[in-house]
Amino acid sequence: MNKTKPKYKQIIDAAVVVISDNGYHQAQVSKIAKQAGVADGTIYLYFKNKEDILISMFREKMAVFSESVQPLIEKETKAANKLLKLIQNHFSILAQDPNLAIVTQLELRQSNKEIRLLINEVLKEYLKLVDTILKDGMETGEFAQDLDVRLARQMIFGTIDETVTTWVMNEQKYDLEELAPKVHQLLLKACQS
Amino acid sequence: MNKTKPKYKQIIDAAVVVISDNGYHQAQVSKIAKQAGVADGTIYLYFKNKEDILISMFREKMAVFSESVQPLIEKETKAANKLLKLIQNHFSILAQDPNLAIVTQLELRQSNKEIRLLINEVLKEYLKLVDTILKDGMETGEFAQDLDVRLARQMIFGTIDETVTTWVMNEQKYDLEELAPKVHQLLLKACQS
Amino acid sequence: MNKTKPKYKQIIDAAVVVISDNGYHQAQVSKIAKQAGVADGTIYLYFKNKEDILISMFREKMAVFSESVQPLIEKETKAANKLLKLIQNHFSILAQDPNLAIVTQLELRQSNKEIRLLINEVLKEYLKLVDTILKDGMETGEFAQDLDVRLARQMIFGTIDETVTTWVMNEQKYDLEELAPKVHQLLLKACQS
Amino acid sequence: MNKTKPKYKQIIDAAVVVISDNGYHQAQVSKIAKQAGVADGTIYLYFKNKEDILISMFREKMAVFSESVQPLIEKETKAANKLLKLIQNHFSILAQDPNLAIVTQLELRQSNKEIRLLINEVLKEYLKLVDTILKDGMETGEFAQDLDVRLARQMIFGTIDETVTTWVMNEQKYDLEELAPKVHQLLLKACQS
DNA sequence: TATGAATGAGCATTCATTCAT
DNA sequence: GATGAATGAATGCTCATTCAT
Repeated sequence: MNKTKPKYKQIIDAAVVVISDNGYHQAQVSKIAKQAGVADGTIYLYFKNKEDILISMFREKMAVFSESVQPLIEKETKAANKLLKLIQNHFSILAQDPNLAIVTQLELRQSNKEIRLLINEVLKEYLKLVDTILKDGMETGEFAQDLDVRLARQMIFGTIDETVTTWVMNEQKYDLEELAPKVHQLLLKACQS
Repeated sequence: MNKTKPKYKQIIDAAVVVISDNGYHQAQVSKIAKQAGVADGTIYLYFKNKEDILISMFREKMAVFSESVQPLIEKETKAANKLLKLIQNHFSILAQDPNLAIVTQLELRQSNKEIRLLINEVLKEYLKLVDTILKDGMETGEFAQDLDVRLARQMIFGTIDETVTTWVMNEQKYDLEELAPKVHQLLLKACQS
Repeated sequence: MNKTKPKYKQIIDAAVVVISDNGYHQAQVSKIAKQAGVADGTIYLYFKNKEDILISMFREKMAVFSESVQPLIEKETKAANKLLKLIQNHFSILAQDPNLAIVTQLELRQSNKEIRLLINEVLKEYLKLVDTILKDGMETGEFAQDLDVRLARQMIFGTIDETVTTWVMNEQKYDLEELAPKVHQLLLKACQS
Repeated sequence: MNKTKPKYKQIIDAAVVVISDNGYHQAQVSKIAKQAGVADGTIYLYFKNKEDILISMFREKMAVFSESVQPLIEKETKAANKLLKLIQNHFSILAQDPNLAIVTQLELRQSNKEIRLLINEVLKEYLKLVDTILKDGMETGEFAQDLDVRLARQMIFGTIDETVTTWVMNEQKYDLEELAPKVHQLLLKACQS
């Protein structure tokens, strides 16, 4: 329990740990409170309800993906390199936080449709980044002129997501980050003209 | 209720309808029993527990994917065409059964980790088909010699899955089947040498 | 636990005992179930929710008041005697069931406004009987021609209710039934011309 | 918020408004504090607990009934007129303060048995006034010599209370004060010899 | 085989009260 | 005196599963 952290941060971090350790359906509010070192009632001073904890958690963590990759992308001029950075960054964040990986790839998907729809809203910001890279590449001629951006985005995100999920399901026993160049190469070939 | 159908088939079909209509978390055993036209207790003469209904349902339906695509693939000689047939078949089955699409892409994913791990076991059979196509293509020189089969398979399945999920989330309001050629083209480029 | 009684009767009787013994706010569903000799869940096979138990209880018990007094009233020709019978019957039922008296006069009044409004609906049937007696008396000339039926009814019910409540609050330590003639005499004088 | 008022008065008035507006069960201490313009904790500098607020509120308001009716009664020589003044005063106070009427007739009755027993203690002072009027009337020969004072008092209070409650339940949509003479006439006839 | 009444474990949330500042 | 953030006990209801018939 880190007393210097604001409570809402403490609670979100506690939720990641508890969900990762116990699974989505065994992550009771009281467990999260205990892990966060606060009383059950305190949770409700910072979150509207349990659902709100999950959405907030996803929002906070997803922001990390977007915010950390943004400067990396800006440094690159070639769309191909931007795409590589995005993949590397995505794999890197999850590889460095095994609990988060479990939560996002396995546990949070058990939430009900309403939560998942809200999560998708949060995701959209990240997917816009992918779209930007694709459009950049098409403008510079790196990527095929007739590329269907929506389909290509679905391919890129679907591939990244499937790769990470498989890795998590295999108990993270191989190195995810070193797959990045190969995944990148595959996706790049699909996009190039 | 078709009296000629064996009860376990009746129950599985009832489960698809009930889950699709009510959502995973509102698909109580009693609802499934009612829809199947049997008593609650009867369910337990054919299935070990509720989980068993879901796994069996997935196994039955997944078998349709594998069995229907098998002859189509055998007719084709080129790996590229085999891949096209697989994508077309996949999209076609789901486009023709909106309930099934909702259940496999949205509802069943809310099941707990244990069920999803079992579902993944069932999926493996289907993924082996993809592997076969990839290896065929590599042998004939259609596909890159250094293709990482596991990654390519994750890309192919991830892309197909993401495409279908997006289509279901958009309430199936555009034509999924006509996306097949474009998705095929993207994936093909990624695999080709 | 009387196995011959239908369960819903068992549960209602259990509710009267539990509320009387523990008070309205300490009458948990689990206590009622235990007292009725059934599982918690069984309650919900017979009642929609806790509120429904209370309303049903009141309806059942109020029906006893109306149904038991009806034949007594019909036997009498004079309105004055009808009124006496109603008061005697009212006091008699409550005097013979101390638990019921506590529940109706003290505990059930702690229920929320919604329940109390529903209870009032049930009461209306009983109050109609009072109105009938009053109108009878006015027709036969026993009662004043200018009697305001609504006010007279409020006086009669208000007096009966206050008398019973005071008796319950004094822990039922004097004889309620022997007050009937005196209460009757008071109310009669107010109604007579 | 009137800064000149002592805080405990502020809090009691806030309680009346909050209970009237939100209902007994939605009248949280924090809402009362907010309405009174003080912090939650401040409540506990002036009241032992929430129950104490309610009792104090009832005591304060009940005192108004007794104190306002006392001089009116003293002016009258005839017991009949004293009774009329008491009824008129009772109706008048509640008709002029709709919030108070709601709180005393509907909301406060949802409080638990303990609170209601304490409230009854407070009421006794007021009921003694009724007793005094009755005894006066008996001494002067206005009222029947064999009048049972306790029963007559219960009739008077029961009738007044039921009349007001019915009026509040009917959303105060008719004129309560103009009912006073008729209620008076009814009760008078019951008491007269 | 088939039934369906009965079971009972499990959990998010509220709110009166406290106490360090 | 005044504050308000933090506390933590307490409970109605659902639904997968059983088992006597």
